[in-house]
Amino acid sequence: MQDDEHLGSAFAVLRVTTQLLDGIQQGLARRGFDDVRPMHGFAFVRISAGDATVVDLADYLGVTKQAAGQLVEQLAQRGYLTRKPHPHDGRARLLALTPRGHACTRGAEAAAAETVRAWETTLGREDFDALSATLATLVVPGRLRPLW
Amino acid sequence: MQDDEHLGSAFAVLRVTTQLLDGIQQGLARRGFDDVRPMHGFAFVRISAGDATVVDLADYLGVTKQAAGQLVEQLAQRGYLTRKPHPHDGRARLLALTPRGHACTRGAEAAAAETVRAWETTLGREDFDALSATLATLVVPGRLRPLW
DNA sequence: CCATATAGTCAGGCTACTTGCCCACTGTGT
DNA sequence: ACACAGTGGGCAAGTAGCCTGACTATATGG
Repeated sequence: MQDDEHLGSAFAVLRVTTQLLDGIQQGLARRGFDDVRPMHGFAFVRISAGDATVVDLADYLGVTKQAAGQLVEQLAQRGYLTRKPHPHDGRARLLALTPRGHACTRGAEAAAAETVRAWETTLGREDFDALSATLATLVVPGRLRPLW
Repeated sequence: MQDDEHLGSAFAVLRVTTQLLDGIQQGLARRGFDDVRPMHGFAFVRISAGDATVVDLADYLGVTKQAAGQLVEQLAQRGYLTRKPHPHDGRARLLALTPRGHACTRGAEAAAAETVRAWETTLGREDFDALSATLATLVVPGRLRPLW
Protein backbone atom coordinates (compact mmCIF):
# COMPACT_ATOMS: atom_id res chain seq x y z
CA MET A 1 0.00 0.00 0.00
CA GLN A 2 1.27 3.43 -0.94
CA ASP A 3 1.39 6.56 1.16
CA ASP A 4 -1.19 8.34 -0.93
CA GLU A 5 -3.66 5.60 -0.13
CA HIS A 6 -2.87 6.07 3.55
CA LEU A 7 -3.43 9.76 3.00
CA GLY A 8 -6.79 9.08 1.47
CA SER A 9 -7.83 7.29 4.63
CA ALA A 10 -6.56 10.20 6.69
CA PHE A 11 -8.70 12.66 4.78
CA ALA A 12 -11.66 10.30 4.97
CA VAL A 13 -11.49 10.05 8.72
CA LEU A 14 -11.31 13.84 8.98
CA ARG A 15 -14.37 14.27 6.79
CA VAL A 16 -16.31 11.61 8.68
CA THR A 17 -15.47 13.34 11.95
CA THR A 18 -16.64 16.62 10.49
CA GLN A 19 -19.96 14.97 9.66
CA LEU A 20 -20.28 13.71 13.21
CA LEU A 21 -19.49 17.02 14.85
CA ASP A 22 -21.77 18.95 12.52
CA GLY A 23 -24.49 16.40 13.13
CA ILE A 24 -24.24 16.79 16.89
CA GLN A 25 -24.13 20.57 16.68
CA GLN A 26 -27.16 20.77 14.38
CA GLY A 27 -29.06 18.13 16.32
CA LEU A 28 -28.53 20.08 19.53
CA ALA A 29 -29.62 23.33 17.88
CA ARG A 30 -32.79 21.62 16.63
CA ARG A 31 -33.50 20.55 20.20
CA GLY A 32 -33.12 24.10 21.46
CA PHE A 33 -29.57 23.91 22.78
CA ASP A 34 -27.92 26.55 20.64
CA ASP A 35 -25.61 27.93 23.32
CA VAL A 36 -23.37 24.91 23.80
CA ARG A 37 -20.17 24.09 21.98
CA PRO A 38 -18.56 20.67 21.60
CA MET A 39 -16.19 21.56 24.42
CA HIS A 40 -19.19 21.83 26.74
CA GLY A 41 -20.30 18.39 25.65
CA PHE A 42 -16.93 16.92 26.57
CA ALA A 43 -17.27 18.64 29.93
CA PHE A 44 -20.69 17.06 30.44
CA VAL A 45 -19.16 13.65 29.84
CA ARG A 46 -16.72 14.15 32.68
CA ILE A 47 -19.26 15.71 35.03
CA SER A 48 -21.73 12.90 34.41
CA ALA A 49 -19.08 10.45 35.51
CA GLY A 50 -19.37 11.99 38.98
CA ASP A 51 -17.06 13.48 41.61
CA ALA A 52 -15.83 16.20 39.26
CA THR A 53 -14.15 19.36 40.44
CA VAL A 54 -12.88 22.23 38.31
CA VAL A 55 -9.37 20.81 38.41
CA ASP A 56 -10.57 17.36 37.41
CA LEU A 57 -12.40 18.93 34.50
CA ALA A 58 -9.33 20.89 33.46
CA ASP A 59 -7.25 17.73 33.37
CA TYR A 60 -9.91 15.90 31.41
CA LEU A 61 -10.31 18.67 28.85
CA GLY A 62 -6.60 19.40 28.57
CA VAL A 63 -6.91 23.08 29.47
CA THR A 64 -5.79 25.17 32.43
CA LYS A 65 -7.86 25.20 35.57
CA GLN A 66 -8.65 28.87 34.94
CA ALA A 67 -10.09 28.04 31.54
CA ALA A 68 -12.08 25.20 33.08
CA GLY A 69 -13.29 27.60 35.77
CA GLN A 70 -14.53 30.07 33.17
CA LEU A 71 -16.28 27.29 31.26
CA VAL A 72 -17.97 26.08 34.44
CA GLU A 73 -19.03 29.62 35.29
CA GLN A 74 -20.71 30.01 31.89
CA LEU A 75 -22.46 26.65 32.09
CA ALA A 76 -23.66 27.49 35.61
CA GLN A 77 -25.03 30.87 34.44
CA ARG A 78 -26.84 29.15 31.60
CA GLY A 79 -28.39 26.65 33.97
CA TYR A 80 -26.57 23.52 32.84
CA LEU A 81 -24.77 22.75 36.08
CA THR A 82 -24.48 23.65 39.74
CA ARG A 83 -21.56 23.85 42.13
CA LYS A 84 -22.00 22.34 45.57
CA PRO A 85 -19.56 22.39 48.46
CA HIS A 86 -17.42 19.29 48.61
CA PRO A 87 -18.37 17.07 51.57
CA HIS A 88 -14.80 16.31 52.59
CA ASP A 89 -12.75 19.22 51.24
CA GLY A 90 -13.53 22.80 52.10
CA ARG A 91 -11.59 24.12 49.15
CA ALA A 92 -13.25 22.08 46.43
CA ARG A 93 -16.68 22.43 44.84
CA LEU A 94 -18.41 19.43 43.33
CA LEU A 95 -19.89 19.88 39.88
CA ALA A 96 -23.27 18.37 39.06
CA LEU A 97 -25.53 18.61 36.03
CA THR A 98 -28.94 20.22 36.43
CA PRO A 99 -31.98 18.66 34.76
CA ARG A 100 -31.29 21.00 31.84
CA GLY A 101 -27.72 19.75 31.74
CA HIS A 102 -28.88 16.15 31.67
CA ALA A 103 -31.39 16.97 28.93
CA CYS A 104 -28.66 18.59 26.86
CA THR A 105 -26.41 15.58 27.33
CA ARG A 106 -29.17 13.23 26.24
CA GLY A 107 -29.82 15.48 23.25
CA ALA A 108 -26.17 15.35 22.22
CA GLU A 109 -26.13 11.58 22.57
CA ALA A 110 -29.29 11.28 20.51
CA ALA A 111 -27.89 13.55 17.80
CA ALA A 112 -24.65 11.58 17.70
CA ALA A 113 -26.56 8.32 17.52
CA GLU A 114 -28.64 9.72 14.64
CA THR A 115 -25.55 10.54 12.65
CA VAL A 116 -23.99 7.16 13.33
CA ARG A 117 -27.25 5.44 12.45
CA ALA A 118 -27.09 7.18 9.09
CA TRP A 119 -23.72 5.54 8.57
CA GLU A 120 -25.26 2.19 9.43
CA THR A 121 -27.99 2.80 6.87
CA THR A 122 -25.45 3.69 4.21
CA LEU A 123 -23.19 0.76 4.91
CA GLY A 124 -25.62 -1.94 5.81
CA ARG A 125 -25.59 -3.78 9.10
CA GLU A 126 -22.69 -6.06 8.34
CA ASP A 127 -20.17 -3.49 7.14
CA PHE A 128 -21.20 -1.12 9.89
CA ASP A 129 -20.58 -3.71 12.58
CA ALA A 130 -17.19 -4.38 11.04
CA LEU A 131 -16.42 -0.67 11.10
CA SER A 132 -17.45 -0.37 14.74
CA ALA A 133 -15.30 -3.30 15.72
CA THR A 134 -12.33 -1.99 13.75
CA LEU A 135 -12.57 1.49 15.25
CA ALA A 136 -12.80 0.00 18.72
CA THR A 137 -9.57 -1.85 18.02
CA LEU A 138 -7.79 1.36 17.07
CA VAL A 139 -8.79 3.26 20.17
CA VAL A 140 -5.92 3.81 22.55
CA PRO A 141 -6.08 5.52 25.93
CA GLY A 142 -5.65 9.23 25.53
CA ARG A 143 -7.46 12.50 25.11
CA LEU A 144 -10.97 12.31 23.78
CA ARG A 145 -11.29 15.87 22.63
CA PRO A 146 -9.75 16.31 19.17
CA LEU A 147 -9.14 20.04 19.32
CA TRP A 148 -6.77 22.15 17.35
CA MET B 1 -28.27 -2.22 17.48
CA GLN B 2 -28.80 0.09 20.40
CA ASP B 3 -28.01 3.77 20.66
CA ASP B 4 -25.26 3.25 23.19
CA GLU B 5 -23.44 1.09 20.68
CA HIS B 6 -23.81 3.85 18.12
CA LEU B 7 -22.47 6.18 20.76
CA GLY B 8 -19.47 3.96 21.28
CA SER B 9 -18.63 4.27 17.60
CA ALA B 10 -19.01 8.03 17.83
CA PHE B 11 -16.51 8.21 20.68
CA ALA B 12 -14.19 5.85 18.85
CA VAL B 13 -14.11 7.99 15.74
CA LEU B 14 -13.37 11.05 17.85
CA ARG B 15 -10.51 9.32 19.60
CA VAL B 16 -9.10 8.00 16.34
CA THR B 17 -9.23 11.48 14.84
CA THR B 18 -7.46 12.82 17.89
CA GLN B 19 -4.70 10.28 17.30
CA LEU B 20 -4.38 11.38 13.69
CA LEU B 21 -4.23 15.09 14.47
CA ASP B 22 -1.77 14.60 17.31
CA GLY B 23 0.32 12.38 15.07
CA ILE B 24 0.49 15.02 12.36
CA GLN B 25 1.25 17.78 14.82
CA GLN B 26 4.01 15.83 16.53
CA GLY B 27 5.43 14.54 13.27
CA LEU B 28 5.66 18.07 11.95
CA ALA B 29 7.30 19.28 15.16
CA ARG B 30 9.87 16.47 14.89
CA ARG B 31 10.63 17.63 11.36
CA GLY B 32 11.22 21.18 12.53
CA PHE B 33 7.85 22.70 11.65
CA ASP B 34 6.64 23.80 15.04
CA ASP B 35 4.97 27.02 13.93
CA VAL B 36 2.15 25.57 11.88
CA ARG B 37 -1.31 24.61 13.03
CA PRO B 38 -3.70 22.16 11.35
CA MET B 39 -5.52 25.11 9.81
CA HIS B 40 -2.32 25.98 7.95
CA GLY B 41 -2.14 22.44 6.63
CA PHE B 42 -5.65 22.71 5.23
CA ALA B 43 -4.61 25.97 3.59
CA PHE B 44 -1.61 24.24 2.00
CA VAL B 45 -3.94 21.66 0.48
CA ARG B 46 -5.91 24.35 -1.31
CA ILE B 47 -2.87 26.36 -2.35
CA SER B 48 -1.17 23.26 -3.74
CA ALA B 49 -4.19 22.71 -5.95
CA GLY B 50 -3.25 25.89 -7.77
CA ASP B 51 -4.89 29.20 -8.76
CA ALA B 52 -5.66 30.14 -5.17
CA THR B 53 -6.41 33.67 -4.02
CA VAL B 54 -7.20 34.84 -0.51
CA VAL B 55 -10.91 34.69 -1.21
CA ASP B 56 -10.64 31.17 -2.65
CA LEU B 57 -8.80 30.15 0.48
CA ALA B 58 -11.42 31.75 2.71
CA ASP B 59 -14.18 29.79 0.96
CA TYR B 60 -12.21 26.57 1.22
CA LEU B 61 -11.45 27.02 4.91
CA GLY B 62 -14.88 28.31 5.81
CA VAL B 63 -13.65 31.56 7.33
CA THR B 64 -13.95 35.21 6.36
CA LYS B 65 -11.61 36.66 3.79
CA GLN B 66 -10.12 38.82 6.52
CA ALA B 67 -9.22 35.78 8.58
CA ALA B 68 -7.79 34.11 5.49
CA GLY B 69 -5.81 37.26 4.76
CA GLN B 70 -4.29 37.23 8.25
CA LEU B 71 -3.43 33.54 7.92
CA VAL B 72 -1.77 34.17 4.55
CA GLU B 73 0.17 37.10 5.98
CA GLN B 74 1.54 34.91 8.78
CA LEU B 75 2.47 32.09 6.44
CA ALA B 76 4.19 34.56 4.12
CA GLN B 77 6.16 36.08 7.01
CA ARG B 78 7.25 32.61 8.08
CA GLY B 79 8.40 31.80 4.57
CA TYR B 80 5.80 29.19 3.67
CA LEU B 81 4.20 30.98 0.75
CA THR B 82 4.48 33.95 -1.58
CA ARG B 83 1.92 36.27 -3.14
CA LYS B 84 2.34 37.09 -6.83
CA PRO B 85 0.28 39.50 -8.91
CA HIS B 86 -2.53 37.77 -10.74
CA PRO B 87 -1.88 37.65 -14.48
CA HIS B 88 -5.42 38.62 -15.49
CA ASP B 89 -6.78 40.50 -12.47
CA GLY B 90 -5.07 43.54 -11.02
CA ARG B 91 -6.92 43.21 -7.74
CA ALA B 92 -6.07 39.60 -7.02
CA ARG B 93 -2.84 38.04 -5.81
CA LEU B 94 -2.03 34.43 -6.58
CA LEU B 95 -0.81 32.32 -3.69
CA ALA B 96 2.03 29.86 -4.18
CA LEU B 97 3.97 27.65 -1.79
CA THR B 98 7.68 28.29 -1.34
CA PRO B 99 10.12 25.36 -1.17
CA ARG B 100 9.70 25.53 2.58
CA GLY B 101 5.95 25.39 2.15
CA HIS B 102 6.23 22.34 -0.07
CA ALA B 103 8.59 20.70 2.41
CA CYS B 104 6.12 21.33 5.23
CA THR B 105 3.29 19.87 3.17
CA ARG B 106 5.31 16.76 2.42
CA GLY B 107 6.18 16.52 6.11
CA ALA B 108 2.53 16.68 7.11
CA GLU B 109 1.64 14.04 4.54
CA ALA B 110 4.43 11.80 5.77
CA ALA B 111 3.36 12.23 9.38
CA ALA B 112 -0.25 11.44 8.51
CA ALA B 113 0.83 8.40 6.52
CA GLU B 114 2.91 7.23 9.48
CA THR B 115 -0.06 7.38 11.81
CA VAL B 116 -2.31 5.61 9.34
CA ARG B 117 0.37 2.99 8.72
CA ALA B 118 0.34 2.32 12.45
CA TRP B 119 -3.36 1.56 12.13
CA GLU B 120 -2.58 -0.81 9.28
CA THR B 121 -0.02 -2.56 11.44
CA THR B 122 -2.48 -2.90 14.30
CA LEU B 123 -5.30 -4.17 12.15
CA GLY B 124 -3.50 -6.24 9.58
CA ARG B 125 -3.71 -5.61 5.89
CA GLU B 126 -7.11 -7.12 5.32
CA ASP B 127 -9.04 -5.31 8.05
CA PHE B 128 -7.26 -2.08 7.22
CA ASP B 129 -8.26 -2.26 3.58
CA ALA B 130 -11.82 -2.89 4.66
CA LEU B 131 -11.68 0.14 6.95
CA SER B 132 -10.33 2.33 4.17
CA ALA B 133 -13.03 1.23 1.79
CA THR B 134 -15.74 1.71 4.39
CA LEU B 135 -14.56 5.20 5.30
CA ALA B 136 -14.41 6.12 1.63
CA THR B 137 -18.04 5.04 1.34
CA LEU B 138 -19.07 7.33 4.18
CA VAL B 139 -17.38 10.43 2.79
CA VAL B 140 -19.83 12.95 1.46
CA PRO B 141 -18.97 16.23 -0.22
CA GLY B 142 -18.55 18.95 2.36
CA ARG B 143 -16.07 20.77 4.50
CA LEU B 144 -12.82 18.98 5.14
CA ARG B 145 -11.79 20.93 8.18
CA PRO B 146 -13.62 19.68 11.28
CA LEU B 147 -13.61 22.80 13.42
CA TRP B 148 -15.77 23.81 16.30
C1' DC C 1 -18.91 56.23 -19.00
C1' DC C 2 -21.15 54.88 -15.14
C1' DA C 3 -23.10 51.45 -11.81
C1' DT C 4 -22.36 47.54 -9.55
C1' DA C 5 -19.59 43.65 -8.08
C1' DT C 6 -15.32 41.73 -6.46
C1' DA C 7 -10.18 41.22 -4.27
C1' DG C 8 -7.95 42.72 -0.60
C1' DT C 9 -6.79 45.52 3.50
C1' DC C 10 -7.49 48.39 7.78
C1' DA C 11 -9.61 49.09 12.22
C1' DG C 12 -11.98 47.62 16.08
C1' DG C 13 -14.21 44.15 18.97
C1' DC C 14 -15.34 39.53 20.89
C1' DT C 15 -14.20 35.11 22.88
C1' DA C 16 -11.68 31.49 24.40
C1' DC C 17 -7.85 30.54 25.85
C1' DT C 18 -3.14 31.60 28.25
C1' DT C 19 0.32 33.03 32.31
C1' DG C 20 1.12 35.00 36.75
C1' DC C 21 -0.46 35.87 41.12
C1' DC C 22 -3.18 35.39 45.23
C1' DC C 23 -6.09 33.37 48.84
C1' DA C 24 -8.30 29.58 51.46
C1' DC C 25 -7.99 25.21 52.94
C1' DT C 26 -5.66 20.46 53.55
C1' DG C 27 -2.74 17.30 55.59
C1' DT C 28 1.68 15.89 57.00
C1' DG C 29 5.77 16.03 59.93
C1' DT C 30 7.90 17.47 63.98
C1' DA D 1 -0.16 22.28 68.53
C1' DC D 2 1.71 24.35 64.78
C1' DA D 3 4.45 25.59 60.87
C1' DC D 4 4.59 24.69 56.05
C1' DA D 5 4.50 22.67 51.52
C1' DG D 6 0.76 21.20 48.48
C1' DT D 7 -3.73 21.76 46.30
C1' DG D 8 -8.54 23.81 44.78
C1' DG D 9 -10.16 27.78 43.06
C1' DG D 10 -10.55 32.62 41.55
C1' DC D 11 -8.78 37.31 39.90
C1' DA D 12 -6.31 40.15 36.53
C1' DA D 13 -4.07 40.95 32.42
C1' DG D 14 -2.37 39.49 28.00
C1' DT D 15 -2.74 36.95 23.51
C1' DA D 16 -4.46 34.67 19.32
C1' DG D 17 -7.80 33.84 16.13
C1' DC D 18 -11.73 34.77 14.64
C1' DC D 19 -15.57 38.22 13.61
C1' DT D 20 -18.15 42.68 11.54
C1' DG D 21 -17.91 47.04 9.27
C1' DA D 22 -15.84 50.31 6.36
C1' DC D 23 -12.77 51.42 2.79
C1' DT D 24 -9.72 51.41 -1.70
C1' DA D 25 -8.66 49.67 -6.09
C1' DT D 26 -9.73 47.08 -9.94
C1' DA D 27 -13.07 44.58 -13.02
C1' DT D 28 -17.15 44.13 -15.71
C1' DG D 29 -21.74 44.70 -17.95
C1' DG D 30 -25.09 47.99 -19.65
